[in-house]
Amino acid sequence: MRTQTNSSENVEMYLKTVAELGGCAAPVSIAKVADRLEVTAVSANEMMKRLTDQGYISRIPYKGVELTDIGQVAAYSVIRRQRLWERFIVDNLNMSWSGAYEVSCRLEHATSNVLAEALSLYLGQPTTCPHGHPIPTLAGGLAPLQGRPLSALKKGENGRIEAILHTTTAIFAYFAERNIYPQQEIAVQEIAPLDGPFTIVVEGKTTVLGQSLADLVIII
Amino acid sequence: MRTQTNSSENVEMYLKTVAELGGCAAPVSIAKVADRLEVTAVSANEMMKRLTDQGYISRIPYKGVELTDIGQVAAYSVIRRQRLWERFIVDNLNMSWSGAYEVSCRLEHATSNVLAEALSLYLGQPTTCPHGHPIPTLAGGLAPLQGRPLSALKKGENGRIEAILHTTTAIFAYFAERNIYPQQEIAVQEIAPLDGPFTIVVEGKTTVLGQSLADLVIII
DNA sequence: TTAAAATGATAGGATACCCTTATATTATCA
DNA sequence: TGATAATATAAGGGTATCCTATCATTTTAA
Repeated sequence: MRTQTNSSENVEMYLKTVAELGGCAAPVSIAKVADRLEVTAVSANEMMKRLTDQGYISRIPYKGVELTDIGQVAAYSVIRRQRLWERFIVDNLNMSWSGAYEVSCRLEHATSNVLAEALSLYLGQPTTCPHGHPIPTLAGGLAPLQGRPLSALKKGENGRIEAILHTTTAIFAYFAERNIYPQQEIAVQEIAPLDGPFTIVVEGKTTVLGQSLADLVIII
Repeated sequence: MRTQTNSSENVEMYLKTVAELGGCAAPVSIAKVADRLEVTAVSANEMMKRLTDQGYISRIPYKGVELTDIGQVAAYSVIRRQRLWERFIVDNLNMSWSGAYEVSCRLEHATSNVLAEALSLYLGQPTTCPHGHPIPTLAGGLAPLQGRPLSALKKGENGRIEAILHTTTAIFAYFAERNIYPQQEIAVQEIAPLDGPFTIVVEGKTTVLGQSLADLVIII
């Protein structure tokens, strides 16, 4: 009955998550992966064992997991498919920018490489997703994200939003309501002491962002 | 981890198949469903038991299964999602007409109703899929397919192809190579005795189709 | 350096699918 | 009507994924 040509949906979700958490460069804690996927640490550990057996990741006990070469290829393929769908959902279907990640997250697993390439062509071979992240190339390359978090800016500095890091639909919506999304010009008006809230201005709108939200906004 | 709002992929496949085999109007043999889904009769029986418990179908032992009202709503929803994707795949992505069913069959399960409606709007609210079948409406209606099979035509008759009934990608491709797809004008040149092969002409191309292939082509 | 926190491993279950083999029941047709 | 074909059920397994609970090990931080 299955016509599955890629790995299973679950395997893809784990690989993508490891990649998103930086598992191409440095070990990622299994607990973080579990957290993000909303499963228990035990479940994540079991899966990591399976993924290790299948050669997708290498584990360094008590340190975390890293993607192997084939793991990275698989993960980038998933990310490419997702980000292409995000573009379509936002640019063509005019669906909400905040919900695009969630919607595309279902489609990505149902997308063959042939379909992904047809979609890419249709979209004009975009290079970034609506949240500002680079789309991995067909060849498997992924341009690093430029810029630094808003939380690293000083009072009076300004810049352009390059990307919004991965978060929940609710928080994406919170950003969207305040005009905080890629390509917007932003200025830091005030920073409370002790990394306290950042008062910023975007399109004339003043917003106060806490430290953890400010970490999610990448400025260039 | 699951963000599943619809029924599971498998449940959707079973419901869709029952509907495609006519389960909205008359009992459909479980063996036929099993055959189409390429599972054993035992597996299909087990699933039918589950679907009955969940209120999607009613079974008449040794006769077959029929969709209940909620089963029909669910099935038509799946079919709508699939046919909308088929349109996109063929019309926008320029992917092959023959493979569209298979490709869309994966996407349909990853598509929420909200996404389906955005897609429908984007496509200009199409009413038929590329194989000529009506797309169920949002309200759950499904216009019956008009016409009669090519196999019912007499020598010398002609008509327009309305639809191609469900078949494999390979057979869809066989039809496509011979210009046999919806909206084409067709003329029956010769019918061999005993329901024997049908010699037809489409766009100046002469083709000989056996009885079972001729059954799949709906003429109006 | 030791206690707390984080991490990993093991055992025991659950569910939703799938399978084969065997047996029982019903339908159909000669 | 009786044999064959179709259908249904039962028994026994398999896999992938999830869970809780417990215990063991390692890291980290006071």
